Amino acid sequence: MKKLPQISEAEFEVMKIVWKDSPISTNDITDRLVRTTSWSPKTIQTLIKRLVTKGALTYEKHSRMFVYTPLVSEEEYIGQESNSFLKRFYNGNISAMLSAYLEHDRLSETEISTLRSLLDKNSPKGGS
Amino acid sequence: MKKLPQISEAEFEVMKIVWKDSPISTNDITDRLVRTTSWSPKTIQTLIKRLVTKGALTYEKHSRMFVYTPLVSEEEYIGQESNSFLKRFYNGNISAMLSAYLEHDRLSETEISTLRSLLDKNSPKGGS
DNA sequence: ATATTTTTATTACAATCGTAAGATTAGGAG
DNA sequence: CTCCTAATCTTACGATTGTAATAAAAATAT
Repeated sequence: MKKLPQISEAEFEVMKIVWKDSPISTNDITDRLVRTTSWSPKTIQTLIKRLVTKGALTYEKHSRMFVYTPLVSEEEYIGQESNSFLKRFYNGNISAMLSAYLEHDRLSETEISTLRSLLDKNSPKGGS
Repeated sequence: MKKLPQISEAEFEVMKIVWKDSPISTNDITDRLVRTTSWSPKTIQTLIKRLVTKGALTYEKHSRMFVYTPLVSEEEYIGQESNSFLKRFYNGNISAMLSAYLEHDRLSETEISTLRSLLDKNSPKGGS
C-alpha cells in the first residue's frame, strides 16, 4: 500500500470538493469554498497549491487556467485516516469504539437498529 | 460541555500513562516512555510541561518532585476526539463508518459478530 | 504592440508540534 | 552552612498549518 500524503484539515475541505467534482478549476474550487467557509480566495489558493506540492492533486493547463484532479482516492484516504484513528484511540479495534459509544449512550435507538441491519445485510447470521 | 485542551499525538502518549497510573511523578512517566518510545527524557519532560500549560495536567509538589494528575478525563477526551473524527470523515455518522468498513471488507467475520453481540447486549430487540 | 486584467508563484508570519539542549534552582549530603 | 546533583524552567529550531499579501507572468483587449 502506497503512502498517502498527509492532508491537513483545511486542505481536506479542498479535497472534498475536488473529489466530488473533478476535473475542476481553481476558480470553481475557490467560489465554492468562499461560500461555505470564511476563507479568503488567497487562502484557498494556497491550500490548492500545497495539495499539488504534496502530491494529492495534479492539474492540466487549459490556457492560463489550471484544472485539478485528485491523485489520492477518497476511499483510500478516509480508510487510512480511519485506521489510524482507531489505532490511536481504540487499539485499532472498531468494536471498542462502538462499545464506548453504547456505554456512554451516544447512540439513539434508531442508530442502533441502523447499525444492526448493516451488519445483518453484510453478513447474515448464516452467512456464507 | 467545557472545552477540552487540544492534545497533540505525542502528548497523548503521556496522557495515557497519567490516566492509567496517576498520581505519577515526572520520573515514573519518563521511565515508562523511555522504554516504549524513542524519545529522550528531555523530550518527555517538555511534553509533560506543555500538558500542564495547556491545562491537561496538574501537579503537586512532593519536596522537589512533581506528581501529576489529569485535569481532563480520558472518557471525555476520547469521546470528543471521536465525535470530531466522525464529523470530519463520516458526517458525524457512525453507521457511515461501519458501512465503509463493511464495504471494503475491513472486518473479519469474528469482528462482525462481536459488533452484533455488542448491539444486542446493549439494546436487545425488544429493548426497554 | 502595449496596457490591463487575471492567474499563478513567491514570500510572510504567528501558532503548534516534535525534538531537544542549556540554564537555573532547590533539596540533600557532608 | 555550603556544595553538588537532580529536578524544573527557559530557550531553540525546523516542519507544518492557518491565514494571507505581494510579486510575477501570461492572456486579452485595444
